[in-house]
Amino acid sequence: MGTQSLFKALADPTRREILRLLRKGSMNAGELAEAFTITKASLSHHFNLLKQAELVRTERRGQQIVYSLNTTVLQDAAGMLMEMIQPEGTPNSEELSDDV
Amino acid sequence: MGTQSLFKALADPTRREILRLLRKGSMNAGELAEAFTITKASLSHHFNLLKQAELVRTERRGQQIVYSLNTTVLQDAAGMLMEMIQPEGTPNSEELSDDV
DNA sequence: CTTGTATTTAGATATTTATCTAATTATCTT
DNA sequence: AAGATAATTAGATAAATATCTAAATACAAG
Repeated sequence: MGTQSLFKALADPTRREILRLLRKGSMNAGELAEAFTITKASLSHHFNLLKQAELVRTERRGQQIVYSLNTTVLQDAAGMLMEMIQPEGTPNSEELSDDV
Repeated sequence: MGTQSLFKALADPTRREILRLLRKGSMNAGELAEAFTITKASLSHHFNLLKQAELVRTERRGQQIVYSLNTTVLQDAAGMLMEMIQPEGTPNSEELSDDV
């Protein structure tokens, strides 16, 4: 929900690792938990922040909750970083001119 | 200095705004300070984190300290986000196979 | 060499955050 | 319905962070 929650979510190494694990496909909370040493409760907290940032989507499948990557939001984040270098919007005359 | 300091640096809205301001060219600490309501001391703290992450470079010019954007590191960050979607490296057999 | 200006550093504080254990909710299975 | 399993929520705590005021450093200019 917004730029701030997005970058906050990306600031934690555990959460970035969760996203990397989801690259190859959906995983449920238990499967994800196997990749970490922290408790499932702590992981659940991370899942919440990732959900708030809409970096992951969830779907209940019986007893399990399946997490999958929302690639669109990751792309948006990458785009925002690139825009911090040079704006995408209407270029001004200096930027357009061919001569030095 | 590392992926962690990079994403941590990007997690704060004030720091992202500093980077945006530097898009169009170098600015000294005082000029940057005019764009914010927080104290110069607090801003200096943000400058430190941006320097640690190598997102900005500094150069003393008389009494002033001039900050400029290190676009390479921002590009790297964007690249890392894109790699979280699909790996750049050698694809494995599953990913390559045409059949389901 | 003293005074003024620009910036950073030091030290303190309030808030946020990551983590844990224990309890709760939701679902499945018998 | 009862028990087992998967996951989340609640509540507590320690560590990290953003901010402030006050002091220190670096340079410039008289």
